[in-house]
Amino acid sequence: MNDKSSTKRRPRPHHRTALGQAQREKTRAWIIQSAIPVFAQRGPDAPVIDDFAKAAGVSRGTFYNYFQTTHELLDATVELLSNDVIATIAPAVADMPDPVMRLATAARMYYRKATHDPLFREFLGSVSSVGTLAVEHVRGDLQEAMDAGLTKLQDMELAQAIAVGVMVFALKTRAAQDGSDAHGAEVARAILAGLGVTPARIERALRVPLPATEDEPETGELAA
Amino acid sequence: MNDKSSTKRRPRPHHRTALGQAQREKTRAWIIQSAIPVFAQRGPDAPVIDDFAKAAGVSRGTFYNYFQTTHELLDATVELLSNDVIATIAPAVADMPDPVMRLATAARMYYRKATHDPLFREFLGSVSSVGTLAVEHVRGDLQEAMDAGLTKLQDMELAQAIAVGVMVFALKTRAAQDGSDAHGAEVARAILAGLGVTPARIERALRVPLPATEDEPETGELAA
Amino acid sequence: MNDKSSTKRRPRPHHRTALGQAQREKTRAWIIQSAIPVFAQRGPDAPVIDDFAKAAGVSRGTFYNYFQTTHELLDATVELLSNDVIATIAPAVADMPDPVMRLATAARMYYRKATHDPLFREFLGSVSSVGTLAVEHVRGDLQEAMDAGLTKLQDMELAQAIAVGVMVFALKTRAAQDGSDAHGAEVARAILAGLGVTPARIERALRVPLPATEDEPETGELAA
Amino acid sequence: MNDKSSTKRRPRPHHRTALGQAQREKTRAWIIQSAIPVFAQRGPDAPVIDDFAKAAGVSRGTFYNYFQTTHELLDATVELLSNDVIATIAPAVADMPDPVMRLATAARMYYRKATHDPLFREFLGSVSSVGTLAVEHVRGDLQEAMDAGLTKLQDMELAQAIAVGVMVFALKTRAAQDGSDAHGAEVARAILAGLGVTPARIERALRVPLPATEDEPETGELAA
DNA sequence: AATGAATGAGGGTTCATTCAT
DNA sequence: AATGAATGAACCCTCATTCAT
Repeated sequence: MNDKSSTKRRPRPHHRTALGQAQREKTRAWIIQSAIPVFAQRGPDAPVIDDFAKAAGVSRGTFYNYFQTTHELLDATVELLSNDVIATIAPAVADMPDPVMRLATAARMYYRKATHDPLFREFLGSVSSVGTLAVEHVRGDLQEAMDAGLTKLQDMELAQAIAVGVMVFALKTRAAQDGSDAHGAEVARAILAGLGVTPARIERALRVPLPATEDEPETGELAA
Repeated sequence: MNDKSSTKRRPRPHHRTALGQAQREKTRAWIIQSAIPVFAQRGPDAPVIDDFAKAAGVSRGTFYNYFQTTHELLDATVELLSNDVIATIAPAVADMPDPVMRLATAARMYYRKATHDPLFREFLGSVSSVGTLAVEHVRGDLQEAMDAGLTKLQDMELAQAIAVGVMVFALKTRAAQDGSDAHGAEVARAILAGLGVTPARIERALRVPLPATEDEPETGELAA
Repeated sequence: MNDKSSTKRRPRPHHRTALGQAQREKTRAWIIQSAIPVFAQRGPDAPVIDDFAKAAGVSRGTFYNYFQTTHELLDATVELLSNDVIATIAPAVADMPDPVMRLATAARMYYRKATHDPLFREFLGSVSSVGTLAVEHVRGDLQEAMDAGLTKLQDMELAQAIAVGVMVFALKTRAAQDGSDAHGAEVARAILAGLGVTPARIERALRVPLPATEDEPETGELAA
Repeated sequence: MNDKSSTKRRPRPHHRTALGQAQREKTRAWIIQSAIPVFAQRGPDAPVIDDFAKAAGVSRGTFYNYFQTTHELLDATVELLSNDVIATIAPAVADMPDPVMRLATAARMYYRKATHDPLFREFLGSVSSVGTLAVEHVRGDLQEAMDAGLTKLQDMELAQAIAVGVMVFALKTRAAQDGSDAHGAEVARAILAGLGVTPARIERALRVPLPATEDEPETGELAA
């Protein structure tokens, strides 16, 4: 069918076997997983239901048993990826006392994940809403930083716009193709500077070492 | 807001009449003009050829005489709007000696136009590529500022990402609905801070008064 | 909206438009004509759009240029046939002074047409609504007969139910397969008797000779 | 047929519980009963298997254990209702010596049932075949009346057409909405007159009092 | 028996594209 | 040039039917 092997570490899993005894949840999850590369490569609007059905190896009728429209599937996919990335980042920064440090580290980790995981990066490239969703999760840190007077900016909405805007467009630059941690730090620096954090505090926050990359791909369930 | 020609919005009476030569150019321009509100309201992908033909009051066949696809029309429309906005801004900043000042003023004017002209704002909301195109025109200023050591940031691509990213997403905030000049200044401040311009220089650049708004909207005949 | 005075500014329908509309009418009429045997043979609900498109030798897209649903086409077809049959009957009875005579003759002519024209009979068999529509046109005669005390029955709705009900179901009997004028007279007799017209008056009304049948079938354009 | 059990209308709690044998028969009967309102409200063609399965509270697979198509179910439902109505009428007229009297009373009772039982009336409205089936059961009476010279009409098929046709269309009139016995008598009169029964005999036949209505609706548990 | 997930053929609908006038 | 009727491929969606549990 379509074996581009960009995503597959092994030949198409004969999921029908697994589905033999699996129930609704598994099929649903499988359709979503299979949709990620489709959205990544073709964008949020271009693919049609048949594309997703083929990608998941199910019939069109089955697709309709789970999603009414491709947009519904997109939402589910964005949610999955958001949860995925948040699950990676949130614990790593949870213990940091300084909200600026949390923001800086979260931004760098997000950048690293977005640049290292080809699927995730492509997906972000076409469906920027993931960023919007993810930024909601740093709202608390932004608020705390503002309240503590660590930012010059006091407008929460604008603060979020800066975070999302810089990150989304930075991920489209050529430098993000091979995404070094150094470039990720530059992006984080730009965001914090845009918020009006003092240079000294920014540099301190960027000195925190990133946790080691896990070896397994972050969108890992795909391989399962 | 719009003085003459409320008739121009009516597709029928119009443009196909007594023209001698340059008929072709006029029809083409008319189709583009008529397309702006369509793109603004329905986004870049949803409208179909018939929508544009109806909006312009021409037949589908005529549409094909000028554009092969809706995407081609979109490009032409973006180009028109970009030229329009640039034509407004460029002369106003041309004489400023300080590149940071030029950038600050350009950003504020862009923001003002984007928030004051409903059509333009809506259009931007659905077709963000206008921003990408417009930022090309400040590349010179960015380069000059970098070369002069006025920015901490030295990465041109990232600099453009900051400018576009912050502006695009800032225009989506609620505060941009009624777009005060004060908020526009905040957006400009965030961009410059993100580039690593010193606060003192930023404030000096923002002190420049904006040229008075022209009474007629720049996208002219199109205002609803 | 329309001021004739503006002379040439009027986009007077492109000469192609006028011709196009003539063409439109022809295609529409052709689709309806082609639909009659389809409805006749397969009933009002079974045929799908493709059946009608094929029958008319046009594409599905063309079908949609004229009708949104098969039901819309059914309505148009019923209307055409109703007008057709009414156009045959109405003038033939117009001059009769006695409403009972008009009713009797109309019923016999309707029966004759329904049984002689194979297409029309089949159509009636599957789409009984033609009868309902046709009976509207004898409402005046029914009313007049009632007012003159020529019927025992005084309930207009019930009177129409009798006329339609007896005719529709009588046309389904085996005797209607070869539809003699004698049987048609029996049907008319049953209707009038059901209305409570006296036997003597019924017999007198049935003595009127029917106009000669035209040799060509009335739904004839089909053959063209 | 109907005991207490208002619970039967709820699909879930129901019928699949403590049954020993005859389970099959009960499930089948239940599916038919549940189908009546579905046919009544949506007509004979529109509902799909899932509608009937849902109405009966069983799975689609179970439906297939009893009926292959919705049409099969329709037939079974029509048969049930026919038997039901016949079971009510037949005994009430069995002892009458005069066939005309039997016909008149049967027609009036049928009319009464059709107008009093909302479900039955709705069902008749969409599925007129019930009438056709029911009229088979008066064929004997019609024959007897003809043989005895009590009707002018001698054509059995036409006689049945009159009976069915008048009844079916009369039940669609506005007067049938609230169906008085008086209107029922008028319908019966029209039918008999249509058959050519003499007025005197008709009036005598209509003088027979109808048996008192049972308080509970004859289609029992189904009444909405 | 009963269940309901999966299937895929069938039919509905849209719309880019062509073309005769 | 401009027109718009006609086309048909592509897509959407439903639902009868099968089948493993």
